[in-house]
Amino acid sequence: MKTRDRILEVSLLLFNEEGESGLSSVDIANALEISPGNLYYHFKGKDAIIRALYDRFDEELRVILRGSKGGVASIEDNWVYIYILLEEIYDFRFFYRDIAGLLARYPDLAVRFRSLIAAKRNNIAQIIDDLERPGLIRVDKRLKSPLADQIITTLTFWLAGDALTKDVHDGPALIHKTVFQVMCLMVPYTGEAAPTVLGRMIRHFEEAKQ
Amino acid sequence: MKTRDRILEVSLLLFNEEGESGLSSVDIANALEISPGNLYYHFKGKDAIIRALYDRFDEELRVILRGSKGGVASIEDNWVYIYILLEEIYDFRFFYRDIAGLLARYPDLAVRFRSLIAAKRNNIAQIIDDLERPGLIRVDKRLKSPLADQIITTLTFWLAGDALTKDVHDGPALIHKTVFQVMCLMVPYTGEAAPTVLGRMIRHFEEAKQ
DNA sequence: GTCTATACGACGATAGAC
DNA sequence: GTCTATCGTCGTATAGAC
Repeated sequence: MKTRDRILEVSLLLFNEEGESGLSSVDIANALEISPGNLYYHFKGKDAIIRALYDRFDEELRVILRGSKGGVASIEDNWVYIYILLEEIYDFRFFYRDIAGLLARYPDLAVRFRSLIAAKRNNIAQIIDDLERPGLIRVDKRLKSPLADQIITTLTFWLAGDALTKDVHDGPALIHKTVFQVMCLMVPYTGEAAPTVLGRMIRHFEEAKQ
Repeated sequence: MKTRDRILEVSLLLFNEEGESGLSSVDIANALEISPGNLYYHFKGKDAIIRALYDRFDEELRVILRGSKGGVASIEDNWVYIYILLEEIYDFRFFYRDIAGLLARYPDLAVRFRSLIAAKRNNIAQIIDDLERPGLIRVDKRLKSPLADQIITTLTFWLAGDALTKDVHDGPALIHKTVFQVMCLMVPYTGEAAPTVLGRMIRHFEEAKQ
């Protein structure tokens, strides 16, 4: 069982580093210093590796989503939660760098990925409600759905967007920036507290940069 | 010069319909009912076709961006402008379905694409200022940059996001939805007028659906 | 300008020896 | 489990005839 795990580990590293589409099964075998034949003994091609990696990601993310139930009772809790979410995604970031291409190549993953995003969206909608009940935010009923969509868009395309504007990637620092970005979407709905909340956010993220 | 134009036309159609990555130069030749050799006589491979298509897109979009200078003096103007922008993008939508993958395959396009997005962002930032001067919106100074980023994200990934959540695509109806989505980002900053503006927006987009 | 034919390389996949 | 060797497929690219 040792080689099997090494394959997964190194593949994840490689995919995150150089992207999935540019790598062939032979490349992966080379990086592991094993033969292509051996690789095929453990996984029937690159597909199987990717599916195995997705299994792990899907499982871990759903644990996080379940964990949020009732656990977000303040704006600060919301920060922390978004952090946890983004860190998990970052660990499997190759899935998000080129989602469209990936799902086109692996249609069976598309079904599962969609279901996962739907779960994420429910989650966000739930949190919006949870924050509104004690009056921490106040959102026009008609804007709730667009707001949830907007947050999902950000949570889905932060990595792709970063890759698009810059040549060198920010690395983990991008996580801070994205949490800030998501929180900025909520700020206008905190009413009179907005300037205060924003000030606190900015201070926090300035510190995080160092 | 006839065949050359037909190649571009049919390629654009095909790319928009079925995506770029799945199509080979032979596929394109087949669709045109010409031989691969003939295709290569006009364009040195799929790359050259894509570059030629990008030339057209880049040029047309920059014309639109230039046209907005000083032309956005009300929230309604802003609608219209976003419409024009999205319609242009829709005509070349294959560029946006899988941007990351595409730019990885054609690094020279990446440079130009980034420059185009930067121009778009300047444009949006300008419009935010233009709307703020007569008091149509009021945005906390610290939120301006995140707001512009957010709008750019939406304008960049609306197509990818749609492809992600659904199996069948909305087609042009998605344009309406996305304009609405962008306008929702501005609404919280219209102050007391927000409920009115939102009401007007919703009415408008309900009509557009039919 | 357009065709047919073909060479070349990359990648996925498997068979069989150790 | 791991290796070497090999085959088939597919996409790119060019040569040469019409």
